[in-house]
Amino acid sequence: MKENTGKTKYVVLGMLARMPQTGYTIKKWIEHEYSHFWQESFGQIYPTLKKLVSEGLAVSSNDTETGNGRGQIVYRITDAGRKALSDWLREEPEIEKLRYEILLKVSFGENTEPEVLLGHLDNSIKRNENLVKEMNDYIERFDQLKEQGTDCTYSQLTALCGVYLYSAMRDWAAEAKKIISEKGGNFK
Amino acid sequence: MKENTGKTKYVVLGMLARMPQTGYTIKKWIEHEYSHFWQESFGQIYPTLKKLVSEGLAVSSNDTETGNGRGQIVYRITDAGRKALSDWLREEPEIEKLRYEILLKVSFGENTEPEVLLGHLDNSIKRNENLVKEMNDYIERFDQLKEQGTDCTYSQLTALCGVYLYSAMRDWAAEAKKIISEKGGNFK
DNA sequence: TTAATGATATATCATAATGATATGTTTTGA
DNA sequence: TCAAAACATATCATTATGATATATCATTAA
Repeated sequence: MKENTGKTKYVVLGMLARMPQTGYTIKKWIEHEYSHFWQESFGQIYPTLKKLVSEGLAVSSNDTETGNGRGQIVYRITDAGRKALSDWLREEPEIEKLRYEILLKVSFGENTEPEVLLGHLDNSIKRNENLVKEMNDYIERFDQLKEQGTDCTYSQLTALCGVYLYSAMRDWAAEAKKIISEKGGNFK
Repeated sequence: MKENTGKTKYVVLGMLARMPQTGYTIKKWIEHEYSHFWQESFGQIYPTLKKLVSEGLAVSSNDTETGNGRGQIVYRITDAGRKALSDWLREEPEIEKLRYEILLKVSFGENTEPEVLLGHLDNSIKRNENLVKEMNDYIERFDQLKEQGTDCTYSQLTALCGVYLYSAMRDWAAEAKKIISEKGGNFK
């Protein structure tokens, strides 16, 4: 009764739907454009590509065809692959399982000094503030592309989600600092 | 040059710092009180407990001592365990790696109909709205406990983070729906 | 009384995912 | 020209998940 894990397959299909490419470029794309909400490792991508070919969802064209002497393997999505991707997109997304180490540390707060938590929260505020800026830069760049006729609404929406989530995290950290500091009077 | 993964060890130590308990109750605690920002499986917890004992960070007291005939093994944190937990709490939390399937699906939006995404976003709004309510209930309950003299500021702070993050996700989904709907005119 | 059910409890395994490392080629730029 | 960076694939140990197996104890309804 195996469960519905193993999204790597669909992530890779989604990448191949954009354009035919190698495992290496898929990894780079995910690293540069998706890292804020998804990550994949080579150790998953390469076996997955082979599996996609064996399932008829992608085809591989090797060296001799590409004329590139670097041993690269270019993968291309098939119609069956597009169908599989489309079917998966219709499925209700699974509830995300988050692992926020900072929340773990806050919840274990009684085992350390308040100052330790305040330090972590300070760093969190700074980092999230920078991330909000980064996300806003992305949005602006997408606006420019839009003016030039390239539609990238969907990518822009993911950056917008980043603005919302990172702002929320920044604001929470600031609020948490306040609450811990005020509580501070009770310590000693 | 192995990296700093393997937080299970510290999560388990954090649980044992509260009170001596079995692997089973540790799992239940995490499931009920931490599931919004952390999760652990039996497959990790039981081997970790054994490892903690072998490292002198916990001790196990078995059946004969507890007088409970159920074969349960109660673990207790040692001073060295408290030290290890405290040292870990001081370390800067790692940058969290999130996997938001809904963002993946939005970013692959060109491979399906806008209605599919609107449906997913609708469900996300509802679910996050419910989660915000749930988190606010937690906060209220903690307030009541506080009035009764039990300090649970740190647990309450993690629930507050839930309010911030789930509200942000709900608001983003609503905004995304609007943007996709407006864009709708361009399709076909 | 007893049978079923659900909670307690530990253990293990296949699968998934990560992060590191090994190996080699091509491109770039000082 | 030669070193470093980028391109490219592959594999492995470790970490994590989710499922399943096994068994006991507590509750409750027939």
